[in-house]
Amino acid sequence: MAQRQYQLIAERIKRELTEARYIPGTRLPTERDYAERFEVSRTVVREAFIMLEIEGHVEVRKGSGTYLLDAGQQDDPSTPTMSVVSQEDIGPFELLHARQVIESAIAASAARLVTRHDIQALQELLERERLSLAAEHQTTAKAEESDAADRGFHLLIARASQNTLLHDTTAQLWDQRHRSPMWQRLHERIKDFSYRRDWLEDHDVILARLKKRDADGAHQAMWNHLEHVKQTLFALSDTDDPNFDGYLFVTPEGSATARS
Amino acid sequence: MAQRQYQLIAERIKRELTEARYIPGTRLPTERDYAERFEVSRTVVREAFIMLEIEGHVEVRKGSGTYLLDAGQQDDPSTPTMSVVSQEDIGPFELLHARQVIESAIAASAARLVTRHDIQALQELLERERLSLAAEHQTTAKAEESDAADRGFHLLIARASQNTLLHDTTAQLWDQRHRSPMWQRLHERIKDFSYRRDWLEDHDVILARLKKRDADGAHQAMWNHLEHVKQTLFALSDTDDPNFDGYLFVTPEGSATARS
DNA sequence: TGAGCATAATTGGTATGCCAATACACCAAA
DNA sequence: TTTGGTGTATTGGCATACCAATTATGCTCA
Repeated sequence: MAQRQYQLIAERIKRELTEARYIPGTRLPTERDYAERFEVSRTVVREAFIMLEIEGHVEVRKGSGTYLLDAGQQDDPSTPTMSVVSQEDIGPFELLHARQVIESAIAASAARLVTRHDIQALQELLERERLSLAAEHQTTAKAEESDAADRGFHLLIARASQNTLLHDTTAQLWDQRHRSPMWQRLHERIKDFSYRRDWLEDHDVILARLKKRDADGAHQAMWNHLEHVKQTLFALSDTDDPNFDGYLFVTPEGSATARS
Repeated sequence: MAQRQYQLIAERIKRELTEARYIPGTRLPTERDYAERFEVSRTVVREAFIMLEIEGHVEVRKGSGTYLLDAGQQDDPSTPTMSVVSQEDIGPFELLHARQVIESAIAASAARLVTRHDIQALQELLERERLSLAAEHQTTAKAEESDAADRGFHLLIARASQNTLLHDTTAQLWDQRHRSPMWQRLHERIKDFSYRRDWLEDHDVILARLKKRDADGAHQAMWNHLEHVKQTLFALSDTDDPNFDGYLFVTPEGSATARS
């Protein structure tokens, strides 16, 4: 089946946006301009912009114009602009470092703003996690449950910052893992739950800092926790793997640890 | 911003497809049927079906009809969802606070890893920005150029952290502004370029800290810069506006300033 | 009675005109 | 000089008409 006309026009517009290197935020030529240039009706151009709008490339404002949100460099239509998604494979160590920078800052912010309700939710989650790890028989379902609890913990920390965007950013960074084939290969090798028990201790330390409203301490504890995760993954990695991302696997001088 | 009419119609169609339990492969009612039922024009229905087509729900065949591919139940992450275009309005102050938390942490990380090339790119950008602000006649195009330079500056800082995800997160937070009608109303009131000259001084301070590889200083400088932006917007805000987001317009005790 | 063909009806695709929201320029008053 | 009001132009939104592809129907002939 021939491609829809609006799809052809949308592709041409996208290509032009990339080539002309429009700066996000600028107003694009009008629908009438494109209709004249491409020698089609405004209807076709409108339908093309519906597509670009849904894909997250543009924002359309009645009476004002059409504004570029990004330059259409991402070609994956599945990518909402808000999502932390890169086409390239982000190595697990690079991802962990980003989380170190961002989530430790969020933990500091959370330490200042945490509520009693937040503390209670965190305590309950850690208790469930503790009981789960104490169970004798470890199964795949248990591993997934543990992973979900881990995610829940980090999101509760972010929620304690009382900021929707910090929460969303944390969620996206967390979910970014599932897009990394390398991370998934590493993750499958974590079968020894002793690692998870160590991380639970890290979670306890983070919670203690939040209870004390100790911003620097929470920052430090979250950084250390993710450093432990990094070290675990490094220990499990095949550093001879050509796809090994080796991203900052040596913590740079001046890290949070050195800041204390 | 009110939701687009085609989005409302698309939602209604999707809901109907789910409730009526259409079997994939069957032909749906015609565009004219929906137009009559929803009392809108065929144009709106067509635009709604463009959306459903892009989302992968239907297939449209000229002269034949519209056929269901699935019943809109899928949560396939590869499929963009309504959330892309009906994002709740994040207040500009909440957004700025999130940026304070994240971008100051990124600035600290950048101070440790910044390269000579990063420094040079930042210096060149600030020089162009300085020349632009020195120009006599300030126009809308100049404002857009200044805004693009501002964005570029923040992205170069993030790039200096040598981490793709930190860079992407910064870009997304920046671009998030364009989704906030409230932010845009505030931003339009910034016609006095004296604010922008103040902010250029803040940028100079940040760059100085990066040059010294002063992580704490860079953190502090970025925090202060965004605090200045927050204060400017607050001064320009109509606090009697019922949509005023008032998010943390009083910086909480224990902010970065207090951390020094 | 069935196949083939012509025509009409139905359906989606596109073009055009008008409406409504926004932007901008200009002018008058303070 | 600044600010507010007004009128005009510009822009997207929507409705309607017409075009093109497909399907359905009726008629004719073998």
